Amino acid sequence: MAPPNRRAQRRTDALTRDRIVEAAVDLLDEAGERGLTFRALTERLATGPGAIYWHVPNKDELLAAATDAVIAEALAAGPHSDAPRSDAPREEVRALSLGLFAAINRHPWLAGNLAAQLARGASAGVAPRIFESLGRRVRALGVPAEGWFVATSALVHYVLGAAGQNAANAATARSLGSDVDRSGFLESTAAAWEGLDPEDFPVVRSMAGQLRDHDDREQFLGGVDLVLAGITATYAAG
Amino acid sequence: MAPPNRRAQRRTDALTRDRIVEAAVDLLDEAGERGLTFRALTERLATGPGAIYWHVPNKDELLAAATDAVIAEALAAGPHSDAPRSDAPREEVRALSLGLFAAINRHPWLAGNLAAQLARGASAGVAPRIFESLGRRVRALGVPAEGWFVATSALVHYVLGAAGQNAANAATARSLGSDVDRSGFLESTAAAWEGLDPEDFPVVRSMAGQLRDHDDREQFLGGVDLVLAGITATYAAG
DNA sequence: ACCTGAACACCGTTCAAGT
DNA sequence: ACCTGAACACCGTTCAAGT
Repeated sequence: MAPPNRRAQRRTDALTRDRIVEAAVDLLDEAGERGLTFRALTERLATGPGAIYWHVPNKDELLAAATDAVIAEALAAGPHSDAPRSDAPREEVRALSLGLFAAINRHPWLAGNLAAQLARGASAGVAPRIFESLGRRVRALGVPAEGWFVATSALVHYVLGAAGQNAANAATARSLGSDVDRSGFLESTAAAWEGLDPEDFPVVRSMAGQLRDHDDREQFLGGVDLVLAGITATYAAG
Repeated sequence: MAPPNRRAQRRTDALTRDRIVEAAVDLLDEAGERGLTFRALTERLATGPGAIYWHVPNKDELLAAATDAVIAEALAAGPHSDAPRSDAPREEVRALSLGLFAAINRHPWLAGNLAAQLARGASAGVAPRIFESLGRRVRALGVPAEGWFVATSALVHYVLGAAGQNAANAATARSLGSDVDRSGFLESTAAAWEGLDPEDFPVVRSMAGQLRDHDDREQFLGGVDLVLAGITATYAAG
């Protein structure tokens, strides 16, 4: 019996760059970075490789466009970026950070590529929007202008580092097979930490319990709060 | 005229897993993740693919081994991990962080893979060593045991996020061609930030000057200090 | 036990040809 | 202007065969 191949019927709507990017995001979500191939894309879009190359210059650009689309969406879902309420910048930083965290967890393939994409599009792409959203709250926190760049960068780097690590953990747990889910992955890692040599790893061993029991979002927000506390202690009176 | 191919002469020493990993690191350093292929590896080691597969199960494992080797080296170069001087945990955190930062900058291919490798080898690999080295200093800072995991994680995530972004920036600058070096990359990014719409990006525009003038290491350490200040403010008296 | 190298099933990308 | 699909130069991995 031949595979169903439900998408192979003739395409009715025209091929556009947006439709290609959308299909790329779907493939990435379903099967990770390995899942995005021009063959899979042509099959899903019922077309040939040449048609895709008409709209998109190459695979790197396609990956960049997919990253851009998904991050832009996450930022748009955050608090209204043009009118921060000056009484709650801390809450807004938490909300924005959590939005990025959630987006990276929804699209784990972002983890390995976000840094590269931010570097590539540092001028025109998504980086200025992230820096602007968080930078405004840093300003509202009372940080003087000389500190904006350091404080905002620290926030961005923490958020991307933590979210990236989280997504990588999730991807690893998933790749270990369907018998090992997220909590099973945490459990087995915690058990391994507890089994380390007490001479060499006293601190890691005593962190194992917290690793096992922690909630990802809570842990992530705890780190955001730590960075915020550092910003306040360093730059502002209270 | 045939290409020189200076490495193609007969191999004198035996093939070992270590030599393969070493060659893999060299290829990654020279040409990035795209530079690591089994063909390049067989040519450089004067052997066939089957020989490599005898020592290494597949490319993913080879990449993991290369990451492990390079991070282990960076950690070993840090302050002696078994006897932290309790009077200077702050300085030791800075030194350890800077060691990781430098390693990732020396080997930019780490940027895209470190999160995945940490997740993979969370039990046996390099993650426990990073958490142990930084965790001991967090303990020495006076943080109570309940805070060790959150504080250490925040530090690790900031360090990996910042170093990863920095390496990605460097890789992008390099890939833009030999006419654009690191400072040229910063300059053109700063200029682009200054050219953004003043209505939409007031804060980013005013950060452009600091972006142009900043020193990477200083900026990185400034972030480390911010996180440390947050840890102190949250968990310790002073 | 360790290595060889041809072969397989892929992959991104190009391009002459069609409409 | 937009699309087709065969073809090209790769890639990771396998495996019968050698030593």
